[in-house]
Amino acid sequence: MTSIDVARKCGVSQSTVSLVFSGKAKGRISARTEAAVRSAAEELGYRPNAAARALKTGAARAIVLVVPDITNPFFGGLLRGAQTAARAAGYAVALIDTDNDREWGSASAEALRAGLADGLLLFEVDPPPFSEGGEPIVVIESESRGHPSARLDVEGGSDAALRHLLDLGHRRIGVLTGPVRDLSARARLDGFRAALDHAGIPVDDSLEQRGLFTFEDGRELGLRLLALRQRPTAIVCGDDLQALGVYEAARRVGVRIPDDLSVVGFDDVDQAAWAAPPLTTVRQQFAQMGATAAGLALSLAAGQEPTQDRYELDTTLVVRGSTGRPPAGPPAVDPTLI
Amino acid sequence: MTSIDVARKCGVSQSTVSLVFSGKAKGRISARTEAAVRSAAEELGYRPNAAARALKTGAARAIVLVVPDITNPFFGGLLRGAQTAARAAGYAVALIDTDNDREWGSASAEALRAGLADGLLLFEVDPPPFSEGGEPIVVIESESRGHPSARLDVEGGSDAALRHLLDLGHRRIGVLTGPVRDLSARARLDGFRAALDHAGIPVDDSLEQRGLFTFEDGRELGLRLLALRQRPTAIVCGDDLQALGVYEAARRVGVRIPDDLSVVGFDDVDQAAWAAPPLTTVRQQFAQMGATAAGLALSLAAGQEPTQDRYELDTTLVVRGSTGRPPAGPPAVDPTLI
DNA sequence: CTGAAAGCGCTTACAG
DNA sequence: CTGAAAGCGCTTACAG
Repeated sequence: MTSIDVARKCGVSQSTVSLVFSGKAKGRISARTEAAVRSAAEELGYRPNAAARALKTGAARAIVLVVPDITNPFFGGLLRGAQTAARAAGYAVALIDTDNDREWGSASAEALRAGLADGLLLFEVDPPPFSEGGEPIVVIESESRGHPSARLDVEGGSDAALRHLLDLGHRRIGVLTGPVRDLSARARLDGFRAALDHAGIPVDDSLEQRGLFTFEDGRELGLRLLALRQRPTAIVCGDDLQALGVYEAARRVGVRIPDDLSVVGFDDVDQAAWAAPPLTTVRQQFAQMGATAAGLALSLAAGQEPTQDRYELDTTLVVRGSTGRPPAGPPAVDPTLI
Repeated sequence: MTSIDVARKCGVSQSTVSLVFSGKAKGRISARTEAAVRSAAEELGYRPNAAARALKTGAARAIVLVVPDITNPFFGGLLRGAQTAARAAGYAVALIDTDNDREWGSASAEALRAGLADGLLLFEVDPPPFSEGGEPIVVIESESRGHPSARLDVEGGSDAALRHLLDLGHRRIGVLTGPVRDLSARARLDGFRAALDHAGIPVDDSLEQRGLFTFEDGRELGLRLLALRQRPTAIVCGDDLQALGVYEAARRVGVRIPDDLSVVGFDDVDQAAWAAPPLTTVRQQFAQMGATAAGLALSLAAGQEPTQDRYELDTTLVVRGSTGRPPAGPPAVDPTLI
């Protein structure tokens, strides 16, 4: 079932059919002819072959987004944002989940690339080495190696989170962070350290724990921190899932939040507000971020010179019920009264 | 940069290059020639054009999975399962999130289809009308209209959930369910009703609430149920997110789980075990489900006659801390707390 | 073990 | 307003 069959069926040429289906009929094909073509196509069950179109035009009208863990709602939001932007431009976005495997993500993205996607949005995945002359690659929240990029002001967020805790009187603050290789993890850590440094508090290595951005790792690392002889009075986390894991760790060892322990998350996924107590966290505009990255890739794919090829979005600290004064300090504040 | 350039560079024909890159060199191309081709390609930065290959071979080596809400961890698991199965066969799986818009999902899937994907996995999305002669469509957990399908034994799960509550002594049981159009929502409801019927308990329409499978709707519908003059002593939910929403509703009105109210979820997403108290829920094998659906699509795409084109996976009730005996006295609620 | 040639199904100047 | 023809970059019999 090809455009030739349709053309034959209603006695027109293949070009006419093509014009109708590529939306270029306006002013070139008579309304009657167009209607005839469409009804013949419908009758035959014809649909244009996208691979042929992509081969001929050099554009697949699709971009692919590669993320490490779609199970983390952060990336769901990112995808939504990217899809909204792409959709408006008539593009589809396909998602690849690498399950935290940087190598595979790169290989798979590569496979999808040449000819099948017009752009690539990479989150914490090693960019393929063949950047030159290929489809545009936009790097999200990680090392860009010369690729255009979109990131969040992670350092600003970490700094705000830490200052909030310092203002409340905390001095012994635990830090959970992500994989060493992740730029976003390093940036979060840098922000924490800078704020500590600024407040003249020496960095205590035993209070820094590293793991994946998951609930499970948050729980394990949290348990480790709570088992220290000199327990922290507050913990800042690499992301909200880790923070929720710390909630679980606290529950297990009978530590109350925020009375005995303050907890700060990162991202502000939906679950942060649902938690009991609601989680104080650094809000990242992830949908906005997805839209920005997709827009950048789209304009690059269209051959436009973007006005800007390096974006940074603001973050804000959202104070909820999981933070309060440290237990040893002045009288505790009842969080339900905030 | 095409295979012809590579061929020219190392003095072989285009066919030789093609054979090397399609993995058919074994026994046809000498090791020396293959090495020469590969190094020339690397030097030139050549990658085979996937659109051309797809056009020629009629296979894109990719399938697409369409889901209503990737933010729901259920679908993350489904994707993971599908990806694992597809990957083993050398296929990529791309995900489309419809954001609960059935129409758009169908349109988008359609766009990605012809020639760009070898199969389509649809979850609660209207299958495109042109089924005949196109790429295989596997329908997950919804009305199949003749398409091969994979589903979970939802009725069995609902039945088990309800029996569990009945065994504990509950008689006034609230039911949260999903959109009317969703077959999976209807199946869950049917299971609940059947169990109620079987126990000789008349169905009380005021105890049935309908909404999306989200935390927010769970909270709102839960609040409504808890505001009833004759409050239910237990609530079974359409999915875990709704159940977590009910937790929040209960917290708001000062109802304790499981002492004052038993709650049962559906799916067993990670968050169910993390909740406080851990959620009793119906475990669905969603990763398995994704793998099954992908495998079905793959074998269909390969032109094989599958041994079975209708799969149903078991569900099991996982009893955790959110269910217990109904409270002794008549339930009371303080309306001022709502 | 390697090469010449046809063709997958479109789009797009170009001619009329 | 419509048609004939070339060509996008591969793969695959077929011939040698």
